[in-house]
Amino acid sequence: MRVRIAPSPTGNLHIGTARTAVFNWLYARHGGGEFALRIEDTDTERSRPEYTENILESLRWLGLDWDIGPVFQSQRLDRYRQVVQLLLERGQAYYCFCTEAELEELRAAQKAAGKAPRYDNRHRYLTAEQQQAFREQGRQPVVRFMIPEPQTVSWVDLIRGEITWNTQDLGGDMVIARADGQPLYNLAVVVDDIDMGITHIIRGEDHIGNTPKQILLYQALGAELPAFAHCPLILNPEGKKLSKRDGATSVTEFRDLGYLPAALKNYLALLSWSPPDGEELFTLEKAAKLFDFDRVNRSAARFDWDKLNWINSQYIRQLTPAQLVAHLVPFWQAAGYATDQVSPTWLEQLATLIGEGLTKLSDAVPATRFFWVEDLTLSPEAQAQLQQPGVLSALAELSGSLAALDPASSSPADLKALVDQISKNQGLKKGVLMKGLRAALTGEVHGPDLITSFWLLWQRGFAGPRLARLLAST
RNA sequence: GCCCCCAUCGUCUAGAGGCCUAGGACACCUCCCUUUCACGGAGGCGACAGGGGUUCGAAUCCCCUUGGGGGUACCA
Repeated sequence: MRVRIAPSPTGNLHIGTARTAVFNWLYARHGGGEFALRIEDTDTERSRPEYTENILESLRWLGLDWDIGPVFQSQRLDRYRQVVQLLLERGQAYYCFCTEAELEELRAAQKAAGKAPRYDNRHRYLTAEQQQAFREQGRQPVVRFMIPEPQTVSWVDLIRGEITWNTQDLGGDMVIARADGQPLYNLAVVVDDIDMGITHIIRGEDHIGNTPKQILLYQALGAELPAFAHCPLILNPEGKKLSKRDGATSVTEFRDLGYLPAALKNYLALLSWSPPDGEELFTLEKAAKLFDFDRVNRSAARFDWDKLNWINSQYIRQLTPAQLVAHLVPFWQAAGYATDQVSPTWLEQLATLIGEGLTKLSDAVPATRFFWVEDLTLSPEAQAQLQQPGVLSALAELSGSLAALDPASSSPADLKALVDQISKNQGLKKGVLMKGLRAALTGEVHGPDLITSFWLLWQRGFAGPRLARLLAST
């Protein structure tokens, strides 16, 4: 068994293509088959090397390792020409000399008559003389593949069951090669899938309409048909096609937003597929054992950020402190935080402190700003908290006591004891003192565990000065 | 317009004629835990698109309607 994904480098790796890749990967690993990667770069106008780079990078980041390829269609042009020639010789394809303008005119007339636009096969049986006449006019012909009509083409889709197509609805004989010999999608795909020995074609539902055309090509070339599995599409939360406006469409955008590859794969696998045991959190390795098309839905799934976020947060919580730090450092550095000025231990403690509250890695940037940036701006709520009776005098005592302690030989427990002591000394309710302390130290009224935050700030040398500055300004 | 595909809570889904008073997850609401926000725990709200059949019996099978999606290229 051999499967493949065949993205075209006309953009960054799309999340929908990534999901198709996930299904292909799962099916290959499930059945002990091979997973091939092919870059469909026959459209020289729109293909870009940087997109190819992005596709490979995204697949590697996701950990969707391929066994064969990448195969580039741009390097197989001779092979396609050879096949086109063969079809021409066998009389299964022919030259069409129609101009763009003529075809447009044809379509306009059909549309005006309320008919489906289609090529009318007008050059299918041109005589040698007629062809010569067109050539003398300077016309360069494209090659069209003859679509037999009327005829019915059907296949048993692994996901949808039997699908039948009438060849009259295929739009007429299709162009398989441009005048300059450049092959077109349907031809190149079939030639490659045959040459690469692809046994199962797992792709998006948007290719259903291409399938009958491709089946006809397989038959014309005398090749054995592969199995087809057309996966439902991923729609945006409104049920429309996923677009740039939806926040993120490419895998690298999700990476930059702070999603873990394992979490993203897990979520993607869960769209239109569910494991028999109903478990929602799983590795792709485990899913591969369970994966099959009988559990793939036929209907499109909407992309749900809430669910992705939840899955991502679950994965973040499974990380060890050291792993979490490794994932967080790039985000902190990008924000300009000096991660090289603190100890690895301090970083791990910080990561542990905020880890539970993260849904995305990038959340760690705003969540830890006050640990990195010395200047503090008090929120209105924080200012109000500091106005509570007794808070400032308690903080004054705290500031004094803190100066007498040595950070190097203290623990968070010492700070906790200190806060308790001052609460008693000042006759101030602990809750009020804690809230005031949080306001003074972080500038906010909400945040991670206060004693640990206090301790980490103190270790960094931020706590004492912050309290002192606050007291001096009031 | 024409062709194809699809249709269970707001969302992702379980369900392959009786196990369904339709199960789970996310989101939302309430309570508990708690110095705050989260996390965690316990509850709650919430769906078989509509209409015809078939059958003793239908969310499950068939047909129609409606709705949604995809395609209709010298893009892939």
